[in-house]
Amino acid sequence: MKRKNGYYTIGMVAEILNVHPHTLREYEREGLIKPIRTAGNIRLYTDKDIEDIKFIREMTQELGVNLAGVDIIMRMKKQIEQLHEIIENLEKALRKRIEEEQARKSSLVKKEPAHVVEIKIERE
DNA sequence: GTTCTTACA
DNA sequence: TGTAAGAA
Repeated sequence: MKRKNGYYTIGMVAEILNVHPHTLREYEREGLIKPIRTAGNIRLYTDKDIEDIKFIREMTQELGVNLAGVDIIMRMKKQIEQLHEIIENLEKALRKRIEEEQARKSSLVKKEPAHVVEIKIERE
């Protein structure tokens, strides 16, 4: 069986991962994966879906986590990824501000002091 | 022939 | 989880 347009049918995925199509449908029913559908309601799986399914199998078979637990863990993973993005952006913004502040301070130091001129006033 | 849904052991 | 029936 070969991949078409980057998508796999449920039969292809089942063969690749050695699981029953029913199991894959069950994962979807539990909200763990969301393969897109064709106009004819046929499930189409991406490479990312396959990676997710591998992760699900690893959690359930090797660690004994049930599907509800895997669902929570996958949600947490996504949240952590989003938090990493936020932290990264904050770091960039903070570094930029610090740089600007330092540039401002150094420019003040470099300014030449104003010349003081002594003026003599002669009286009668 | 493949996939979908639903159901049952 | 595995298997099966009936429809699409």
